[in-house]
Amino acid sequence: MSAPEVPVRRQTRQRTAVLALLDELDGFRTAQDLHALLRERGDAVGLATVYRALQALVDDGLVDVLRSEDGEAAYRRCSPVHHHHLVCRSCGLTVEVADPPVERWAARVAAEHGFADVQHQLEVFGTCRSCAPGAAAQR
Amino acid sequence: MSAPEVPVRRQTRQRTAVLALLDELDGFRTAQDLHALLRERGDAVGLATVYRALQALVDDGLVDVLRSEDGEAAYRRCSPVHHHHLVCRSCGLTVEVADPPVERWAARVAAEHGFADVQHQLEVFGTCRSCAPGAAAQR
DNA sequence: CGATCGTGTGAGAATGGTTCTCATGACCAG
DNA sequence: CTGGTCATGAGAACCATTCTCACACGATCG
Repeated sequence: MSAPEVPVRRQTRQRTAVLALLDELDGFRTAQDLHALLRERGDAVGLATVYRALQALVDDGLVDVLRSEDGEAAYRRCSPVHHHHLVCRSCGLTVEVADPPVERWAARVAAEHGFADVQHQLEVFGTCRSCAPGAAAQR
Repeated sequence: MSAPEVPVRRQTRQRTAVLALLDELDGFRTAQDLHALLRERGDAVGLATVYRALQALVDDGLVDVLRSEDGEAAYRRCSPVHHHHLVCRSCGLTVEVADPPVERWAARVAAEHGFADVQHQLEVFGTCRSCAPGAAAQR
């Protein structure tokens, strides 16, 4: 086996803009949203480039991906340590949370059933205080 | 408030075939897979109908949906009680598992952060014994 | 048993997110 | 400064899913 042969990652205006935008936001956003936001702020970037930049960031572990209920991918700047998410399904507000017990539970259950190379995925969805019905009669 | 106005659910050859097929399989399958399987077995059903039947089954709580990493939806006949899944990412084999602690944890964490109307989603992915590398030098 | 109403079906078109293509532009090492 | 390589962008291609709409069929009632 030879070198992994990973291309050099260049720093460009576009990639910088995508990461900077993600740093300002505190919730999960779709690639389409991010593209529109960049366009609004005048920092125009091609849609394909937004997708490529996000993919690179995910590969580098700087960004987390999440699939919404309709299959659309949403991205968020996250800490590199393992964690789960508490997401507001209305405004996207997200809190990173840890749950050590579930880590052990997942490993144990997987082992009991003969599963190896285990990963788990745990997300909690709810309505945050600002979006709670009653704060403003929405609908 | 009047009656929910849910249309009567008819029993047709196509819906019966979809549910019967799901009953025979023990892993998550995409709508496309199910459509192809039905076609192979001669029980031809239109693709749109497969989607509609699956949606109806999900609404009735007879089938669970899961989004694969690339956003494709996968369906499986599941028990109606709340549970999580241990899924083989190679063959799709799935085991239903329960984890009472995580239920309480999710509720507590959500409450701490002022989130209401909480749901959670927990899936464990791994490689089952039959698919383990070494059982057969695949690929 | 047979008419009737309303739901289900299917082929193909439409939708929409994501990826690919490829000619052109921009990093950055030397 | 210059070259080679990687990045960009506009649009096409892709593909899962949904929609459209004319027609078929299930259930119910007479």
